[in-house]
Amino acid sequence: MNEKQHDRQEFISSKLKLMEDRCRKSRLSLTSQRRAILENLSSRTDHPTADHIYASIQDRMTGVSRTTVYRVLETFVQLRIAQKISSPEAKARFDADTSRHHHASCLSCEKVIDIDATLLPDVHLKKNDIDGFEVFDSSFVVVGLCKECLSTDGVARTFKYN
Amino acid sequence: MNEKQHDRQEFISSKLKLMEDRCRKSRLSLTSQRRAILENLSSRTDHPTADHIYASIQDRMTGVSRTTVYRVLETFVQLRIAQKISSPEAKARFDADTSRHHHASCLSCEKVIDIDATLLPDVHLKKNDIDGFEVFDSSFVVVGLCKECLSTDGVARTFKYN
DNA sequence: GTTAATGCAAAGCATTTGCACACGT
DNA sequence: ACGTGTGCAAATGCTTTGCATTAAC
Repeated sequence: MNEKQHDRQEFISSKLKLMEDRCRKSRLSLTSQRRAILENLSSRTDHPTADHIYASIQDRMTGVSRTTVYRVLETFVQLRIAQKISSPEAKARFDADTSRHHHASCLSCEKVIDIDATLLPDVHLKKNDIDGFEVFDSSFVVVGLCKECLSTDGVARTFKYN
Repeated sequence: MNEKQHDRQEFISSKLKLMEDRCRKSRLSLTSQRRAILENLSSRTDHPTADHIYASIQDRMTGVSRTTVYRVLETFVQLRIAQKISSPEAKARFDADTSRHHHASCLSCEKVIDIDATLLPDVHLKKNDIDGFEVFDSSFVVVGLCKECLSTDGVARTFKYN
């Protein structure tokens, strides 16, 4: 196992531990479905939709329904184990990485890629900066075209300035 | 008419002019529906969904269908007269203000409010910062709770840390 | 045993598409 | 006239809900 894979394993198991703590604290059951969904989400870096997770879990474990995936993800967001990320498409995407970082969405293939937090300035908003708004999280969202889509002429042209 | 209202009128008519130019350049028809939708969108600062606009237009002008609202808004985005804004909900929101500024989304009432561009540092991403990604636009997305929802105890509690 | 979670099927929104008719140029 | 845009109705996609069953504590 190389270093990256090892780090990922570490991340997954720390996430599972975190979930167990938070669930116990809130008196929520530790179900096999919750474990399977969190394990799947934290093993990926592609910011899946609920349906992506559903599809990917079906391969390994039958008996997790689509409904449960939606409900469990919502629970994770409430427990702050995962986050819903902002993107211009009309679809919810999830990320097990709740640390501060940013995202770039491709307008053509809808891929969402991570942007390292250190590439952008650290921003601190105070409550009165935005009319009494209480900030839970803030991040940069970049929209544009990814390398792969840019190299596909036809697709890119559709999105160029008219 | 006070100064703010006057500025808004100015904004609306400059938007309409811009649309006429862009449509002529791209050989698109100047229909009454396009004018009505753009007029509605640019008169508001609440970042409406397609359906908000549909509902609001129905009051003043019958005979604009929901389908047309969706289609016309998509055209405006392509012509860069309006933008789709990023938010954590699974719904598309539109903004006639295509100048650089940022947004704060309330997790409780789903309101989206503007954040002045000058409150946050100006960020310049170069193509190679994000693995060949071509940036069309980038902005900060802040999520949290707005002043009004914070003052409603029950609602706010749901979103507090467990 | 009690409370909470899941699965199913159905409903509910948000959005898109195909096709015939109407409108802008 | 010609091509594009619109309206309708139906389809599709994403997400939520009600209720009976099952699993966790």
